[in-house]
Amino acid sequence: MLKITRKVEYALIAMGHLQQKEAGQLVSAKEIAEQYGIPQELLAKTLQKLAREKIIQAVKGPAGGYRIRKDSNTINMTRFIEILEGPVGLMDCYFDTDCIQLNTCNIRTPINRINDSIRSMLDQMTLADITN
Amino acid sequence: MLKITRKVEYALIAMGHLQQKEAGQLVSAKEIAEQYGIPQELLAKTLQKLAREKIIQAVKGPAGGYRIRKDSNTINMTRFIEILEGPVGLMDCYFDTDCIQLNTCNIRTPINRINDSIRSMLDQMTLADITN
DNA sequence: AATATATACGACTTTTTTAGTCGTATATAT
DNA sequence: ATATATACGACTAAAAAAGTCGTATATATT
Repeated sequence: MLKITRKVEYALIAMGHLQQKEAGQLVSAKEIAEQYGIPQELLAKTLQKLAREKIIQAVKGPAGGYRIRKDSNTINMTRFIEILEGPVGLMDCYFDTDCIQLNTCNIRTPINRINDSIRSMLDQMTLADITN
Repeated sequence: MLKITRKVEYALIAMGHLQQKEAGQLVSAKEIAEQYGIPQELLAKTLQKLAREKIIQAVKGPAGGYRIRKDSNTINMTRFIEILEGPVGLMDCYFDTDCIQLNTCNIRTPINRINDSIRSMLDQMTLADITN
């Protein structure tokens, strides 16, 4: 609970790694997976998602791999997390409105306040803050 | 992910309910469970944990139940959550130090910073803020 | 004293979510 | 051609969360 998933964890490690490389330099999923002891397939799928969302750039073929983009640093953590694991919220009712309770629920409003706090915290945090 | 569990959700609903009752008034787990459509057994176990930690007071026997304590309001959310679902942290390495990566891990420090932010947010939040 | 009702609590099962794997397709440098 | 890399859906395994059950204990009521 209140945990981030391995996908995000692996993605952050990879981003940190990519950011240390010189601009434009390609690194393969395999290389990163080996270096940090991460399951390669899983990391690959994760990086593919990021590439699809233009967070990083993918290059196919031998000597291919992934590289950082100019604006990769400026993405905020809410976006980053939500690309990989969907909506960030303490409870589903933050997004789903079809909850049987709703009427009787007496904690909806305050829970949403906490949600907003966490989200705005993650909103203000960029990838650069994490992988510096 | 980044979710609180049902246990906490149910507990918060129950606390909100208890707080609306007059001081000293007992309410049974059954009553709360029925009113909010919550599985009774599960709520009961949850309230038992809170009682064990002196967050609320339990009274056995017919016409028994749970009641709020004088200082129930002042408990902070970190404590409340951790009573019910254990350590609050984005990643286990915040508590566990036996991680194979550790040496190679390049995101430990920044992740811990986020952790601290979330924890301190929850530290500063009392039950009264939630169940007002 | 017997009964009914409530908490206490460990063991268990089911369900859901997360983690990880596999097969196949596509692009491309050599 | 071949080898190597990404792309991606389908599948399986493992872990966590949700929920259930059985039994014990306390106690108010009859």
